Amino acid sequence: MKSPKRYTVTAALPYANGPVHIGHLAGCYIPADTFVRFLRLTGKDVLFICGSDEHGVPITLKARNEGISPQDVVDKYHKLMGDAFRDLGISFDVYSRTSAPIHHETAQEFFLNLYNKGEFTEQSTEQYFDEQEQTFLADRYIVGTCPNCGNDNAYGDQCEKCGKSLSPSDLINPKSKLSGLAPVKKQTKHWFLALDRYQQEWINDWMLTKKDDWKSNVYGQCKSWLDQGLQPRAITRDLDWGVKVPLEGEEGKVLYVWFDAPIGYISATREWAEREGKDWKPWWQSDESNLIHFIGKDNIVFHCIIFPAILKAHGDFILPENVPANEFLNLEGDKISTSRNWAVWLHEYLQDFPGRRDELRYVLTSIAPETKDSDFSWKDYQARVNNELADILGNFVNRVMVLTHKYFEGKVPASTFQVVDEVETATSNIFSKVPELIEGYEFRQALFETLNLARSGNKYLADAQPWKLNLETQRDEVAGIIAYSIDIVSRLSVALSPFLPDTSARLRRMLNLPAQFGWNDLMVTSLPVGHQLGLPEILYKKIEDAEVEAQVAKLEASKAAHQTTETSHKPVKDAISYDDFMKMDIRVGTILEAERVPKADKLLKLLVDTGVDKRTVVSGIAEHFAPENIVGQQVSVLMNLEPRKIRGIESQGMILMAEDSDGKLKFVQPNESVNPGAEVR
RNA sequence: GGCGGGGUAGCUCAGAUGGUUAGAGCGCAGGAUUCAUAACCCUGAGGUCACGGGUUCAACUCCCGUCCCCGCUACCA
Repeated sequence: MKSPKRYTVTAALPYANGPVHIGHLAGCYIPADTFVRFLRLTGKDVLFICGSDEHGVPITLKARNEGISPQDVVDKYHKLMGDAFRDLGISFDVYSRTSAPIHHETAQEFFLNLYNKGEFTEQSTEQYFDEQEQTFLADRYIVGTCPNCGNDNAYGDQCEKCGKSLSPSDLINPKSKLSGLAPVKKQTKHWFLALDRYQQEWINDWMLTKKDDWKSNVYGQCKSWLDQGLQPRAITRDLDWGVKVPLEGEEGKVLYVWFDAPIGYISATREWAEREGKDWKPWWQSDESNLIHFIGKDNIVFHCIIFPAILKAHGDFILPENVPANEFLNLEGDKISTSRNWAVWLHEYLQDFPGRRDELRYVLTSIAPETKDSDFSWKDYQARVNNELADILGNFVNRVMVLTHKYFEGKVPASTFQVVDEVETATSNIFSKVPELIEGYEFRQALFETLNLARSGNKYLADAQPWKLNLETQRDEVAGIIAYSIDIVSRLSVALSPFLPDTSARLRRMLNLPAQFGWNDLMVTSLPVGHQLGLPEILYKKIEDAEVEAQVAKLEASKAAHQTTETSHKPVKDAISYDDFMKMDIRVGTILEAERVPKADKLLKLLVDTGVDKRTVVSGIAEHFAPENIVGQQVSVLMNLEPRKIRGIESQGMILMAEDSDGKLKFVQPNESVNPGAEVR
């Protein structure tokens, strides 16, 4: 591995519409922080960059819902997130935000640079337009019925209920979120980045050079995109919240978030440089710098393909050396979800467990989803803290401190030089393996190797049994054991510092060492004879059953609360006239035939006897009903819905379904058999 | 459905280019010990390596098929 002159390390910009949770931490921020702390410890030049991602439609929507400005929303979460990161001790050199003026400036410069080079193509496309508000509607501003689950409040880009990604034209009965009226399609102009051209020119070749370097999940995902062929992507939107397109006569257009956000890394660097009186350019424009993006797996293509394409199109910038993306962390067996409030929020953890930052770091590093999704449970948290951190590490340190005070008044005793195989092996393993593991982003294993030193220390004490020796006649021997044990503690203070900074600091305090050691002191450090140690302190309190039970109860409560608010919350739709109602022609029909639509998971093709005719209806119910079980059932059919082709089959109507709170679909059918064609009113 | 990642002891995970009785930590059982946060140390019991085929002298490791989990993507009137 080549050794670059400096490292530019970024952690994914968290989106400013909710607080930070443990999934974010395990996926991105703790690994990045550990990486950076290690590099600093080994004397490397590092810049650690992050900030809030504050543009995009979800934020404008949230603002509208809460009756405040988008700026108010991002101010709130920018502070909440920034404070929480700081309180956990994530050691960003700069935590900026994309609403900062310097970011608007940087992003606009980027746009103009590419624009002037002719990198963009202009295209007109059709998009939904709200005629009353005289504005184009971003995907998030369009709501309608989710074709997947029937949720009436699905957004144009995604249904929050079933999690399905959508495009606005997928929605049934789309409505503008602004006026409540049905939007119309209208032409609008946007600028596109020629990803298809770049792919041929250099992305394919460049990606090949990363094949062995990048994690398999990352490379695989990119490869899959490239194999399908990249398409030009619009980099602008019709919206008034964001970075304005810096061209005359193009009011009402902003840079699309995925163009604007990653440039935020660069803006943040500039902000840092201005503050510190330094030059930002070497960090981004020197071949001697390594650019590393820490992200979660949902962000892979943006950081591995699209952002590099932007950087390359500009021409002055280096491309990422690596993009170590983690998989996802689950919570108590369920997916973490901000909207469902199924999460352990960082700011709440810090409140509920004051002074226990390293405990969270330890657990989240130990279970980090480095190769596959993993699960956080409070029971596991308790077990790891108590059985590993407290029993192995904390107890070892305590033993050494207590013994030293008991036998030598807390002073480092004079002793002959000692070497014990197990301890030296553990130490040299740390010295040789941990750098490699960390450079390879294997933090779990690196932490394990580090903790092995404490394990070896416990074994050493058990074997040496200084407490069995006679302090008068065997004083030198006891002194040797104690002095050596103190060495182990001081080595731990160095080796643990990238992972558990608080623990490292407390060890230094107990050892009475004001200065921070460097990585190389790991092998040679020995405290001078007569050096006075500080007082023993308990490193980690055991986590009590009651504490984790309270956390679990909190989660259960939030789950229950969410379920009731969800069922009671569904807003009643606006009043309609009787005439409007009577426009719908609903009749009872009998299912005559049912078969799966090939190559579609959710679709059934039904032939329904509606009394007046036998018609084909395609319905997205395949996950709820087996075709053979529904033939003969009576169902309600919306007869006069305009026909639509789905998967090449014309669907003539819609089967009405009732959706239970658990998402299961049931037919709306008469409680006794009626003649096909019976009208429903 | 397509693509990507993954399915290894109760739990969390290791297992380059196929090769002796498949490993670690935690948990569990038994023992030893008391300096220590009922801690530490030793020993042990636990796995048909998702399932079914195939290639090979030999497969957890390669090939084909099936099932399950996660992500991206398509479908949803």
